[in-house]
Amino acid sequence: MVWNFRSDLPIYSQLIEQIKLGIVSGSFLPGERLASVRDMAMEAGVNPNTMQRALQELEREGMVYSQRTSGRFVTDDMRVIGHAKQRFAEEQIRSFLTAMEKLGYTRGEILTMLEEKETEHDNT
Amino acid sequence: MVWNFRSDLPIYSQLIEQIKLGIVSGSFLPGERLASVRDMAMEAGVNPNTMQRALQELEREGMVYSQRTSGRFVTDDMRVIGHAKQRFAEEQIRSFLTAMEKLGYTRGEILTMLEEKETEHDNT
Amino acid sequence: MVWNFRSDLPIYSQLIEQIKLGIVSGSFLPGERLASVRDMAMEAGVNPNTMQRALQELEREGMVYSQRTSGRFVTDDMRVIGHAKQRFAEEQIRSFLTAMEKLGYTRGEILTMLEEKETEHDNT
Amino acid sequence: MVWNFRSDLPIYSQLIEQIKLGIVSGSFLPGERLASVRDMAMEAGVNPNTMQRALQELEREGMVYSQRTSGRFVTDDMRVIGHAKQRFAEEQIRSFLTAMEKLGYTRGEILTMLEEKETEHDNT
DNA sequence: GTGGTCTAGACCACC
DNA sequence: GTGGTCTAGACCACA
Repeated sequence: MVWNFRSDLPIYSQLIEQIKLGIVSGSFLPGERLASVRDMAMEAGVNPNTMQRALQELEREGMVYSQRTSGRFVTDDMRVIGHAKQRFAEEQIRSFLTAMEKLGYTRGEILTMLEEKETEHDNT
Repeated sequence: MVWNFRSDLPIYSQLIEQIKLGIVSGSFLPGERLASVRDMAMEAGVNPNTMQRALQELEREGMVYSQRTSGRFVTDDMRVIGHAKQRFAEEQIRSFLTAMEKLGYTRGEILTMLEEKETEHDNT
Repeated sequence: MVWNFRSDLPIYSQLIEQIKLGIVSGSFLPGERLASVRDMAMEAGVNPNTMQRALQELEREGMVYSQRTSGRFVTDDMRVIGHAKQRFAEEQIRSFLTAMEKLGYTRGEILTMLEEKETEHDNT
Repeated sequence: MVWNFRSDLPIYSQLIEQIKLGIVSGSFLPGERLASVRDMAMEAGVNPNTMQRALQELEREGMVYSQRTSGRFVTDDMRVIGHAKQRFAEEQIRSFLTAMEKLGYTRGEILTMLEEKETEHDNT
């Protein structure tokens, strides 16, 4: 996993997003055991408490669960993962449309460009 | 202008991108005079040399031009701005599609979701 | 407010319960401003971080809300307070019945004793 | 036996309450021999003098009796145990009603909620 | 070893 | 001043 932090967002919330993305995109498999808090913190270059906070939030959201002595695991509830995936997708769409409109493209133009792009890809 | 830098990319190239985005999105108007290198650097919180390097690159690309005595100006060549805008749009589309595919959506699904989103907006 | 901590429960969760009790029982009024995190922590004799954690959890539950620069306030949403009150009551009932049964009283006996107690009070 | 002490009450009186509760609830059987003062103190994590004081008080109340050579025993006088049990029950009822009234419930509401709770249990 | 809790103390943005 | 974030380092229960 590649860790990359922006300076304008709390690290812990970026950890949450990136781990969640890892789960919904399959980098972390359902039911898979995660590295220990300390190891993940070291790998990401953050304090264990910060990583702990991110993981606890993910636990609250049902994305991971912890077993006291044996570690933390990715949820195997595909519905939870599916919902998270959908929320990610909606956010992608939202920010994409916003950026394109900021560039001055109308919604119609955006859709047209995407369909052409799709067609290009079909031809590839 | 809001400046925001990632730690994994050279500052100067991020400056180039953000200023260019400012020009194509209309934050900087065609022909408009830019603030001095020193002022822009201070506002962005970067070293003047770094800002200078970014502006020189933008000059090379024809996005801005300088008049020795009176300062730097945004180009008024709409073709140059248009091309830059198009390249931004293509990059947006490319990274959007990449992110969505990483989430596991097929191109068909992506297109469908976008059309639905467009429809939602039509109804708003 | 009197702070009293048991050793078998995390302090932060006891803080949550006691503050919540203060809100539902009217010690803290709806919309009232709370003391600062630091002051509440000092008063309770705990670390500011621990108090912060408790207040953040209460915020997640909608019992309080924070305004960045001016402090934290008790919610004025009476429904939220009402629900919390009801949950407290149910917990009281549950633990009361458990304790009485542990003493060997049947549910019928418990109910009878309470009705007599009620009557005593009516006569007072 | 699980020992749990609050910081706002003398340890010895809490010892008295908890041992008495153990007797009336059957954790200690009538006539049963108790462990030595030293062992009970160690198990509870208190000073032997403190445990000694608690046991002497229990002896004064007739809950336990000591035989000089063979140790201390739980009383086998069921009337004594019964009275203690009744006092515990009254205390439970008193503190339960106090807590519920502090939450703002009237005596009538409390009784209604308890009857409903009883009914729920009947259905279980 | 694991997760979990707590403290002490720092720095930040906001106003 | 306020809340918020982060780090460093300690201790605990569990098994």
